[in-house]
Amino acid sequence: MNIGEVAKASGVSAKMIRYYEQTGLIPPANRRESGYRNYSASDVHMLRFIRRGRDLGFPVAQINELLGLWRDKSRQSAEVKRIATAHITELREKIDSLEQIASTLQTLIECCSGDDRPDCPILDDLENTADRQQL
Amino acid sequence: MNIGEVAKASGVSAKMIRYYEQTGLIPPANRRESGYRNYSASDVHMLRFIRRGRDLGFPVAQINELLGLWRDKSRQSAEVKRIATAHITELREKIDSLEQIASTLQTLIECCSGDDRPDCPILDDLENTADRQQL
DNA sequence: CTTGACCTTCCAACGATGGGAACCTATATC
DNA sequence: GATATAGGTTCCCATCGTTGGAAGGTCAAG
Repeated sequence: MNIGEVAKASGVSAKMIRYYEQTGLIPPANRRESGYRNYSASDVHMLRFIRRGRDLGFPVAQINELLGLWRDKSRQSAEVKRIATAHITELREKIDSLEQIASTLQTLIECCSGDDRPDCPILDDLENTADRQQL
Repeated sequence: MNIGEVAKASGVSAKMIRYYEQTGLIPPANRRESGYRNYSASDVHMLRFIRRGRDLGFPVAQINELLGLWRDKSRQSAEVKRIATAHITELREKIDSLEQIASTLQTLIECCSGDDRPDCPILDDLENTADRQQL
């Protein structure tokens, strides 16, 4: 299979496949005489694995670890669980932070008349609330 | 005031102040004969405004708009509200997406025994759930 | 043989930030 | 005045994952 076909089949763009190869996330593809990369069904499988990992928000470094565990048939599931748990902790932290921001912003928006007058609590906040961490 | 002082006073690093100047978010600073940038209290005020905007997750492009409205004493608050509302919509979308990811991951983690055996529902998911959008 | 679709490599950009090198200036102390 | 040090200046590089394009080679069909 050519790179375009695996791209379609895996949901990973050809650009990204080359990039993953370059950065060592995936091994160098076999080449035809023409120089074209040549892929097999198992490559598609691996790329789908990567794709799913990205969809779940894992950074590439973690996906690299997960790929290693995936290949290692004698792995311990505890190791996988550890990586996933660390990731979900980061997710929850990011969610909390965004929620706090959204909530502050929501309050400001509700206080803003949103008409043709210049008075605006949102601008007032930006102007005056720089230091106090009161998000 | 030197750049280090305004950095401390505004909470924006000297690096970022120079960057904001370079990208046109803030006007070029006055210079002393030595070439040092020279700032006033109103510059600190503006940088605090920017800082607060960043803390609220506004991208620099939006902060640019907000700065314009801030300076425009005849602005309409509706315009500010529009920008803030658009931003909060994006925030909520991102939060939703992260929450869906976290929830999927949580389920997988709960199904994983996390012991020394190799069987792992997390890896199974990565292996098999690439296409169906069932996050 | 030409056309168009595909492939190759290389380079740049995004957005916001940090790090560092090489060099210049200000200030305080000896 | 000399020197140490703390701060400023510019310029380049790295992050992280992804996309875009340019210049050129390959393949298949007409």
